[in-house]
Amino acid sequence: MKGITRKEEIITTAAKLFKEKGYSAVTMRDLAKAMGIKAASLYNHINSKQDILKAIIISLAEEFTEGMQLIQSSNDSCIDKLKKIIELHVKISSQNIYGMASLNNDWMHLEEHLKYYQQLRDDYENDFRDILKSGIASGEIIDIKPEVMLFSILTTLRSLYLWIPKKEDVNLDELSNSLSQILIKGINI
Amino acid sequence: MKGITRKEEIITTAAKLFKEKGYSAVTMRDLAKAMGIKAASLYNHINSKQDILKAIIISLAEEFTEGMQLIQSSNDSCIDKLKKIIELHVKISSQNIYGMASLNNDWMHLEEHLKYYQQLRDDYENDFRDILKSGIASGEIIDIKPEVMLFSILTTLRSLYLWIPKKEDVNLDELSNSLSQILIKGINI
DNA sequence: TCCTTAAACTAACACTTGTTAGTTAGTGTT
DNA sequence: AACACTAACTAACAAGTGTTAGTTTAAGGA
Repeated sequence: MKGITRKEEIITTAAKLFKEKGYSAVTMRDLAKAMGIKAASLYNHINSKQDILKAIIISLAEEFTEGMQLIQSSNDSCIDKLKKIIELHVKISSQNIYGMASLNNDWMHLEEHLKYYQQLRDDYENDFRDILKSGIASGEIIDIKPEVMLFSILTTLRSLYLWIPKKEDVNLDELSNSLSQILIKGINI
Repeated sequence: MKGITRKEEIITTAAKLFKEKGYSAVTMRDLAKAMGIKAASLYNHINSKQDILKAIIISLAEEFTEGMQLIQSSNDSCIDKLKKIIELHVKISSQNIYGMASLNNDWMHLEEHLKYYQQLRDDYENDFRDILKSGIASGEIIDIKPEVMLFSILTTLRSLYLWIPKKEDVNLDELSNSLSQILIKGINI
């Protein structure tokens, strides 16, 4: 009736715990206690611990993939594409603070779906790199090794989940703008 | 005779495994197998699994603290201090690729030494923030929320351990310079 | 040769892990 | 009244967990 199933509640709670201790350190009994039930009862709603991790990570990874495809196929300039990527990360991260922790730190425990995840991530990085390269080619972006730029920007964006909750005034548009300015124009006067 | 004790070998091997799977997912039997011995034999050299983690993380954290204190007490301009911080991270990260993974991802499992670690980290971030703030005050650095700048730069530097091993031509001076340019002057033309 | 030390071993312990089986209680539907 | 569904429960299992105790083996110094 509430539109949120018990299964979704469990997955959300699990993501919260995973963020604090990591997938491996969270036991099904920890999760059950956080839900106020016994460990065995979890299995009325989910198939396995592994399945919870998959549900958290894969849906997020696919969300990023879809966002990147939209940006890539637009007619924006490279700098504008970059700004849209920053907005994409701010949006998804702020809506999935806990899930982003698993995406960043626990993907290696995706046993069956590991390859698929890695494919999505590699594709995403390649698309990102291509945008930077064509920006360099067109003279929009400074001609430094695109690998270092990619690393610097993407790492910052991937860690947003750690910092967004610390800001009391979470004005997301303002955060996107500040980030765009800092990542693109630097901090020099 | 070799200058490297068996204990140090174990800690180095552990750090390597911790980087790939995380502290909690690595068992003493995994570690023993990687060393070519039985799990019980590890205890001739180390006191506990926990102690291995502490040895990895605390020494690294203290290295950063010492580096920051040197930079802080110098007479350099804020931008030059920033460049030195970047060099500090590149140097320590390249020399401790595996340990940096634990420092970043497994610090929450430092049971007894958790508070001490958190103190070191908080102090480091405060010193870093102060440098940015005085750079803003003196007009060296653009007047955007220092919190977002700190986040962006520090996150990039903390993740260096993930990217340095991917570069075949690990010219560390060149990497420091590229990073300084990107982080300080941005990527815009 | 005797003693010490480093570094491995086997065997076992108490506890924790994810998971399954079978059951029960409440709620709504036919 | 009979049924099905949801969601909890107790009890248990097989495997794996960190760790301890006690023993063995090889090398070097006295």
